[in-house]
Amino acid sequence: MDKFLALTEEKRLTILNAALQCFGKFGYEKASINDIAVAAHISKASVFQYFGSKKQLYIYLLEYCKKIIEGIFDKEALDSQTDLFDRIMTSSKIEMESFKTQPFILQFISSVWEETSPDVLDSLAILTEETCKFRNDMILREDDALKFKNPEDAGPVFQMLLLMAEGYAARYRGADTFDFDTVMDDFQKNIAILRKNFYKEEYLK
Amino acid sequence: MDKFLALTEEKRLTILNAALQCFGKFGYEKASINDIAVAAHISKASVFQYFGSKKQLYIYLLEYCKKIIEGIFDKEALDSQTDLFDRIMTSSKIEMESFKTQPFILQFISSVWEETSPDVLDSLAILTEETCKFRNDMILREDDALKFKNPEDAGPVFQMLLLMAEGYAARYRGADTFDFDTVMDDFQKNIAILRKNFYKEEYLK
DNA sequence: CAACCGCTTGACCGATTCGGTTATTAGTGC
DNA sequence: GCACTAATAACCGAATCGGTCAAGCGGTTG
Repeated sequence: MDKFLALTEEKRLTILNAALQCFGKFGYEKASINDIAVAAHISKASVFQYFGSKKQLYIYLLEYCKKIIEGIFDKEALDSQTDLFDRIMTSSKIEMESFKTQPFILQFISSVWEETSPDVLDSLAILTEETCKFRNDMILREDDALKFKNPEDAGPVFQMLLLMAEGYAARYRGADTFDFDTVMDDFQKNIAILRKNFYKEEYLK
Repeated sequence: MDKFLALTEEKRLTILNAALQCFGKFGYEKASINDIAVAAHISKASVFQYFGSKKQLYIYLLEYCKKIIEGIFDKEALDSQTDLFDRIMTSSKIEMESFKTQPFILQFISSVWEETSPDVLDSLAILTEETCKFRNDMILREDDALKFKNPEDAGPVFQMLLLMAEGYAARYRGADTFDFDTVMDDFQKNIAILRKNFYKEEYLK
């Protein structure tokens, strides 16, 4: 484990991304250490040198992702953002930003929710618990609805935005190239259109 | 192959669903015949009895899905539907309906787009071509935009709906239970809300 | 009851791949 | 040239891979 931490950051990121990608794509059992070694351009033996065993590597990734989520969660105080659409936009930007350096982290996190291998079943909570906490703080608040022409539309619109975010994630899952800025621009425009059509006049601009 | 067609429809569907699920979940190379046999509650030898080889089974599935898509495409004349939202709702209903008897067909179809195994690479076009045709007929038309308060919003709203559909698909991918009617109800409500807020008064009702 | 038939499958094939180990190499500081 | 370390080629037994085959089973026909 300390062997791994002694590597340069570039090499560490390469290895982590390879592992996140393989586990995210294939799941725990179907992803082999050889897959990961090839993707990371290192030898299979090195993977064992760094992490000890397949299970230990997987758990390391769970804890690694947990820390990442904690990091982006603390960094930005979403509470201070008063407007619903601003809050969604900000949190999406944060997620996308982390996606830039860790292209496969989202895929890995979502794969964890579908993981069924008994080998690691007990350990999954390390990450699932944290992602739950994160999502719970991104909730719709009471006074958000008051800005809507029809306040009862607030909930559904919020759900639609969450769905769209999942749609984006699904669309670019597995794609090897991905233009973050274009997607965020697209998302921002969609949010602007929704806001313009759903908010009362007095809350526009 | 004729051996397979001689089975009861129930057994055939069980086997097809098992194969669609495994290939959809793991991809061609990582899905083993044993996985499929276990999921279908038959022996591994039977799978070879029915389909000859792994590759032949995979190609059979590609052609099977192609036929399914052709079927639901011919059955419903989307052209006659004049309203954008109605068209989207109808095609979604059709897709969902096929999803009821073939729970894993959507997952399989989307997995085909990510398939990279050289063994079947040449054969993928069987299905990808057909799905392209299907999607091309579900396009936004010129006069759809005229119904919008801001006609330039029509394109983005259409894209948002496609994104949401992908979001639904992603959300329930891998889930073993799935309440179709609830999801369709949800989707229908979202469409109604969007229509109400984006259409000119004169086009409501 | 016996002989036959066709479907299903347990047992098996050689080859490959699995997670994991070890001995050798390649690289670096002195 | 030498000692030390980090990376890997080669290897391990076990498991699994795609694929084969003959034994076993439930019907049907005499």
